[in-house]
Amino acid sequence: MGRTSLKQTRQKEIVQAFYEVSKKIGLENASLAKVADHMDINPSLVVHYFKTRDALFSGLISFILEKYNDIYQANGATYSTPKELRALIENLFSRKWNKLFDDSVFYSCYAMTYRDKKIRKAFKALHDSLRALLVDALRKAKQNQIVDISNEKVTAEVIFALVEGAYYYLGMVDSKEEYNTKLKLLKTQALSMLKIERNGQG
Amino acid sequence: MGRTSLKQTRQKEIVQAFYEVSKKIGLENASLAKVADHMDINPSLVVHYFKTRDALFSGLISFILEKYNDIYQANGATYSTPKELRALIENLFSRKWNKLFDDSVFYSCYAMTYRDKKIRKAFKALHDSLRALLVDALRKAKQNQIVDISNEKVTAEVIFALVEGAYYYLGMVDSKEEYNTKLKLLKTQALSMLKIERNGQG
DNA sequence: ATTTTGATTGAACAATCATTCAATATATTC
DNA sequence: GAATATATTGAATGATTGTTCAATCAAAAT
Repeated sequence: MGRTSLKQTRQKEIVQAFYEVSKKIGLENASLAKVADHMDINPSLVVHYFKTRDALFSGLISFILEKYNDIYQANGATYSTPKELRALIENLFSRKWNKLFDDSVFYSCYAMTYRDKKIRKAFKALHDSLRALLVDALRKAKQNQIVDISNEKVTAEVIFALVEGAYYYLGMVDSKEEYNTKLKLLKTQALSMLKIERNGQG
Repeated sequence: MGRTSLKQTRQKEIVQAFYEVSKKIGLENASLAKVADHMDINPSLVVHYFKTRDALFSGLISFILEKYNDIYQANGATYSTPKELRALIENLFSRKWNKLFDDSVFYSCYAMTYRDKKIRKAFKALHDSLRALLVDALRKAKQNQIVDISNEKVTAEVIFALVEGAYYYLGMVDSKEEYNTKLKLLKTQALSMLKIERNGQG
C-alpha cells in the first residue's frame, strides 16, 4: 500500500538530466546541484533517488551502456547477399552512432574505465557484445559463400579496431571534406578485408 | 632587475602535480586546492602562476602534447631494411606509449576536445604530426623498395586507425593473454599491409 | 644599502558543493 | 477517512571550491 513508487521513472529522468548537463558543460564540471537546477527540482530529491554522487555516476554509465545496447538488437538479416553485409559495415562506420550519445560525455566515462574495474568490465562487455554481433554476421556470410575469410573472429577484431580508430581520430576532424575522405578510406579498407564475392549484387 | 622569475619552472611543477592528482583521483575530481595540497604550497601560489582554473587545464593539455611530441624526434633511421620498418611499427603498437601518459587523464583531456575547438585543433595537429612521421618512413622504405604500397598516406592512415583502435579497446582488457593475442593480431594486420619484401633480413 | 621585482604566505571571500533531516504533500489501500 | 508509503520541499549542515588581497620574504640590480 501507500503511494506508487516513481523510482524507476525519476531515476531515468535524473540520469538523462545529468547527461544533458554534462553534454553542455563537461562531465568534469557537472554537479548534483546543477542537475537539480536543470530539472527545476530540489537537490535533495536527487539525493533521494541516488544516495550518493557516485551512484549518479554509475547511473550515467548504465545509461550509456543501455543506449548502445539498443544498437544491436538482431535485425534479422540473413547475410545471404553482399548487400546486407555491406549495409552492416556501413552502419558500423556511420555517423548515426555518433549521434547516439555525446562524444565528450562518452569519452569522459570511458576514461573512468581506467580507474574503476567495475566500469571497465561493463564497458568491455559492451564492446565484446558488438564484436559478437559482427562475428555472427561474418559466420553467416561465410556459410553463404559471399565472403572469403579464414577466421571470423580475427576479421571482426580488425574491423572494429578500424571502426574505433576511425571514431577516435575523426572526432578531431573539423573539415567535412577531410572527414568524408578519411572515413571512406577506412571503410574501404574494412570492406576489402572481407573479399566480398563479385556476383553483381550491391 | 629584481628577483629572477621562476615562472617556467613553477608552472611546469604545478602542471605535473595537477597531472599526478588527476591520475590518482580522476580529472573530474581534481581541484586547484588539491593540487596545492599535493605540492604543500598555498593555493594562492597556484593562482599566482595560473590566473584561472581554466588556465591550469590548458597547461595540462600542453603538458600532454609536449610529452607525446617527444616521441617522434626523428631517430635518423633510413628505412633501408625491413628490420627498421618493423621496429617502427612495433614501436607504434608498443606499450611504451601507454606508459608515457596515464590513459585516464589522457582520454579525459581528449574528451575536452569535443567541447573546445582550440584543444581540438591542438590534439589534431599532434596526431597529424605522428602520421607525417609514418608517411615519411613509408616513403623512404618505398624508395628503397622494401615495401610494396601504392599510397603512403592511405597506408599510414589505416595503420594509425589500427593503432588507435588497439589502444582504445585494449585499455579495457585485463587478461594479459587476451591483451597479447589481440595486440599481435592487429600488429600483424598492420605489417601485412606493407607487403614487406622477403629478402632474408629482419 | 636601497630599490625593485617576483616568490610565497595567510587570511578572507562568496559561491558552490554533497549530504542531512525534519516537515509537508500526495497518492494508494483498507 | 484513517493509515500508510512515497514524493517533494526547504532549511541547514560543514566542507570545499576558485579567487582576491594585503603582507611578508628573498633575490637581483643600482
